[in-house]
Amino acid sequence: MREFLEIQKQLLPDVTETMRKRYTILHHILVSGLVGRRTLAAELNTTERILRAEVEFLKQQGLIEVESSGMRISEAGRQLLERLEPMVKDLFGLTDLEERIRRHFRLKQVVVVPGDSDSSPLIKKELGRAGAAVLRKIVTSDEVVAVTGGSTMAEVAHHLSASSALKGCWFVPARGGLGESVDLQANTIASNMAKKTGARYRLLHVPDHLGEEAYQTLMQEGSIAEIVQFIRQANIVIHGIGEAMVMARRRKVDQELTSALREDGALGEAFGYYFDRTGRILHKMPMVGLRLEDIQAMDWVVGIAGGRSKGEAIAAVLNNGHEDVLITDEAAAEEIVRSCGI
Amino acid sequence: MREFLEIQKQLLPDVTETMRKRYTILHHILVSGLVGRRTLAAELNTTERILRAEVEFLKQQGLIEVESSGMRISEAGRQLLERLEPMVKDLFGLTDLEERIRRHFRLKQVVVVPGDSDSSPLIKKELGRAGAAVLRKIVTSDEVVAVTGGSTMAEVAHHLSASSALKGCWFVPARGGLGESVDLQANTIASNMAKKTGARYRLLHVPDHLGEEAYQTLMQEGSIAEIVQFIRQANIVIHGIGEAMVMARRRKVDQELTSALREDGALGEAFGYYFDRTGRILHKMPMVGLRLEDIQAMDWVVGIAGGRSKGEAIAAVLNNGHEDVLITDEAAAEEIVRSCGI
DNA sequence: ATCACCGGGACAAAAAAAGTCCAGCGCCAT
DNA sequence: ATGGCGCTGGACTTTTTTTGTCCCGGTGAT
Repeated sequence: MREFLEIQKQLLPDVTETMRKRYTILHHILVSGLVGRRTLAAELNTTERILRAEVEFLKQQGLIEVESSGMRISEAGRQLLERLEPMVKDLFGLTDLEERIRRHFRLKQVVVVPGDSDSSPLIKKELGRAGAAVLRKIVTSDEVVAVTGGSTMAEVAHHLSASSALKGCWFVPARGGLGESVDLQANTIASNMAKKTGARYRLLHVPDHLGEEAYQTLMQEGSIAEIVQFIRQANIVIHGIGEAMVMARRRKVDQELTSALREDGALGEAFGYYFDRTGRILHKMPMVGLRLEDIQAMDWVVGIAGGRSKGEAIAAVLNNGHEDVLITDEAAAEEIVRSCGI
Repeated sequence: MREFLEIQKQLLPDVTETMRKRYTILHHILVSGLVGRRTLAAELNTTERILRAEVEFLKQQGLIEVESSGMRISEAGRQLLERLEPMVKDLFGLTDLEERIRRHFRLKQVVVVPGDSDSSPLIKKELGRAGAAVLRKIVTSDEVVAVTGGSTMAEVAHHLSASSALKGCWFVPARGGLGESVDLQANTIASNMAKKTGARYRLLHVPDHLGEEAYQTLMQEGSIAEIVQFIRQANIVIHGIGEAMVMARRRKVDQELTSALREDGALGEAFGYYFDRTGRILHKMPMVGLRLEDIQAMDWVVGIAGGRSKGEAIAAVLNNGHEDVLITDEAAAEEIVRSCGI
């Protein structure tokens, strides 16, 4: 059943939305007893005309009865609701999570895929698929798309495919840094995405762990400065989100800083910035590329991460307020809702 | 799962159709390997533009990859088909049955509800719901709708509800005859339908088992002749279908005729006519009302019956060739397909 | 080199959905 | 009894989406 819903969503993505709408209307009519079109439209805050179309449909299906005094649910409608009730959670659970998270953090879009990336690698693949779909949708024409590294981003790359919309754009790494295994570096992922989609790419080869001095020197260097400039044209960034302490360890951050982060309550990490639970920035890694102000100015900041263990980290990053789209999985979404008391 | 599909069909009736269409396209692409838009459109006999919209959708979903040399299935698409395969039967089994029966008997529409009316009274209710929905759809304006008796027709009546389209029409019994229990008589059902929908009705009170002489006398009688004339204006008839021998027994047909019917291989019965497996008429009950030629001339002859035991009876009636719409259940549909070797 | 077939851009025509307004009806409180 | 209110459903316009149609430039087999 669950699996069927998944498949159906791929073949008819807005079926859930429509079912939810009709279910909501029907349910409202049930609890209202007898209710008028305008009243109902106001309650569901939709327009009268749209509701009218729905009502006509429901009447056609014999699920409601409509008299001159208003409309009420029919016996068939009541039975349908009763039979649907146990499935509602499966059906709308995720939509519901999506909507709550979207509202709370004022995002443009939230996608929640079912499952827990921590428990099964299949779910991470599903995250990748969802990420690729979102990317396909938001990229309009020749734009610059900045990406970060990480295993989830690698999955996104894997699920991209040739597409005319994406063909004209550029993939670039959001920030320098070669710390991770080469498959998961931002550079690798940007180039993979470009190869998959037939787009172009530019890379930024800058080592991690630069001292301040070396950093300045590097930025003076023409070719680096030029590409950093190019990267800052990006209007779309799609990035992973990590757990602060896990990332610190993986990046071999020194003992002192690690302790400081821990004490300050660092939870989330994204493109080299560390956030506490309120979204405050605790530390930024010295890396060239996009700065937070560049990111804040963008139209499409897409965060993607899943797994129950990452829930709080994601919430921390979201609380900073620069994100526009979140793609996550059910377990992480539940954790976000729980930890923020949404 | 099965139940969910049922409910979903009520809330989004054309979801199955769309899924089927997309599944078919995807499947065709899979087996074709690399195929062009126009070729594919021809294979699926749809227009190029429509296929194009679908292809664009599938591309958007990342289920196919499209290059300038044609389109092929993507990895995600292949996986989707693989996961969908075991559900296809559930999903399309009924649609498939509907389509096969519709073609074989050249009907306008076939509706198959899942289950077997013989085994559960719920299925008969479902048949009633489907019948009511069909009726709502085909009745346009002030028309005369002729109905017959029977428990299934009673269910149809039960599922009708007030509706502006139906309000202007008349319900009449298709033929006279009071043989059955009063709840299941055509007269009762016509009046119930009228009450449910806010329509008007006229009844025909004529006893069964009329001798030829009495029959002629009755027809001379002004009021009867007038109403029979009225009934013959009907352009829509919705009727049950019975098993010949069961009906003969219920109607207390005399021993001689019963034997004759049995020997001639009577299988189906509808509005007082008995049919053998080829659709030939073996006998007609002497009843006033619609004649077969009236029925043949109508635009909408809707037969409704379910239960595995009725399969052959339904096939017999369909073979006569006067039907336009069939509403049945899964078990009967399977039986029809089996017995006619469709 | 040729040719048949490919995707996709462009645009008009047609159809569907949505916005808007209001007539007519029944109910309810006065 | 009656006036006001909220109801549905019809009518019409505007907007959006879908569909039909044509064609261009590219690709790959021959």
